[in-house]
Amino acid sequence: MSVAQTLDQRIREDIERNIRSGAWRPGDRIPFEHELVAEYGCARATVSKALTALSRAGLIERRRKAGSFVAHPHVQSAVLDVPDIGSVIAARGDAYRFELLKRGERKHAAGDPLEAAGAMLTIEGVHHAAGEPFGHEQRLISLAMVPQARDVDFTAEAPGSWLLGHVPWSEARHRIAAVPADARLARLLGIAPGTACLQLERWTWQLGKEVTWVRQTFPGDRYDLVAQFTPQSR
Amino acid sequence: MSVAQTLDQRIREDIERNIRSGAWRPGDRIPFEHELVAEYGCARATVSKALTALSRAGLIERRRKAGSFVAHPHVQSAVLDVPDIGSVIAARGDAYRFELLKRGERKHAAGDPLEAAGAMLTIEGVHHAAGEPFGHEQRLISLAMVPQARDVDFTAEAPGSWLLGHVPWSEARHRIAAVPADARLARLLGIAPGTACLQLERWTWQLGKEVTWVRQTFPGDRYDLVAQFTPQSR
DNA sequence: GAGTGGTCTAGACCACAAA
DNA sequence: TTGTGGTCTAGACCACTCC
Repeated sequence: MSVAQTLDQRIREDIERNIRSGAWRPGDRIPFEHELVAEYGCARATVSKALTALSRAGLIERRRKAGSFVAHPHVQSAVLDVPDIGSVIAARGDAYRFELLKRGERKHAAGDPLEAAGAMLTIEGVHHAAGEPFGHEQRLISLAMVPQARDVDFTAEAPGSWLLGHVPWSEARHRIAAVPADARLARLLGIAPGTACLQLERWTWQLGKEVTWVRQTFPGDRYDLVAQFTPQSR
Repeated sequence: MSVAQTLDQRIREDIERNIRSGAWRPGDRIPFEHELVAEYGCARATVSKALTALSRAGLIERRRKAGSFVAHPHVQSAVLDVPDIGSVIAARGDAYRFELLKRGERKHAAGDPLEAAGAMLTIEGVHHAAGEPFGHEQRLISLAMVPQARDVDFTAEAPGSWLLGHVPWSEARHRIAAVPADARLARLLGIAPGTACLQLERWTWQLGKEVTWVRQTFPGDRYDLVAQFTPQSR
């Protein structure tokens, strides 16, 4: 199953799994570096590399003389999030529906936004709010990471919503741009070609491995993104 | 500035300075690891740590057998950061200029995006990259919070750059949308009316008090926003 | 084949905070 | 004072890729 992996990545993922599973709670001390060195039979620099990465990711906090501890999640800063579009629309008081346009399965191809996936599920659909098109979605799901997605009926539940409920993610990346609607998109969304649209691409990882990529496109007057944050010090 | 600095940080900053200043252009090969080892008289692991950090930050690209190269920057910046547009453009290797269109001072008015400010500085200008318009900026600065802004020459330094260097901030909020360019904006940026543009509004606070508001508008094909993040618990 | 970066080892000294 | 993490050294082997 697991392909070639560096030792520091393996240590990092082992610890990350313990934290995300809840086995290690916020505030718990994780093993000392020298204990991990003994456990993995490796050099201290290798353990330190893994812990440094976890610290930079905000999962642990390291204190001299005391050890390393599972970080208390930040309470204050509402930053970016992976939203469930259905919930957003429902919260607005509109009826929500996901229209599945295409569903397929294929091998990874050169130029795919997911880099290292084997077989992939491809999904295209349109989100509707109050009976009107709200946004378009093109998605890839790694079947190596999420084999159970093969058996899901995405006419009943939007893929984003299903993934949020069934697959944990540990890291995500957004790319946001403004694009004009091309002819096909304009027809699907019921807007004029060239209309300014907000395009959101999102890559999602679980323990360092790609889970899904999605490109969502919304007419500019129907969707805003908001982020509130504090300066980064790390 | 800080005196205590680790060697790998110093190496990293030296290289970063060479890139941002334009001394090393995108595509240029930077010194091999063994050359940097000789230059700094340190171990290869220390050089490698610095280069790994630069690679993760997207400033360089490393290729086996070939060496490390100054990355061709995507024009993108993080959603969770307050970027200095001048630095972003300089990092891309283009000449940067801020064109001040209007500057004024007035009392707070109803409907202003800054709510509780008294006297405010109003600034409008255009960011230029390589001699071409890159983005438009409309800004308000609270003179109650930043009285020294009265005496700054914003034809010499863009207001965003000056503020980042002189006024600390403790909280910021972004609102991102896609909008079509209106006639005036299209003229200022040299684009067709209706062109899809990325519009970024940012409110910045210091210790709970509003410092500045800015609305920046970029043609959609010239600017991306990127955010990388991990889940928030609850 | 040759030379690069990627990773790792088995030490070392230091700064700092906890005991 | 003690033990932890932070940084660094001087090697090593490997994988990849350019020649």
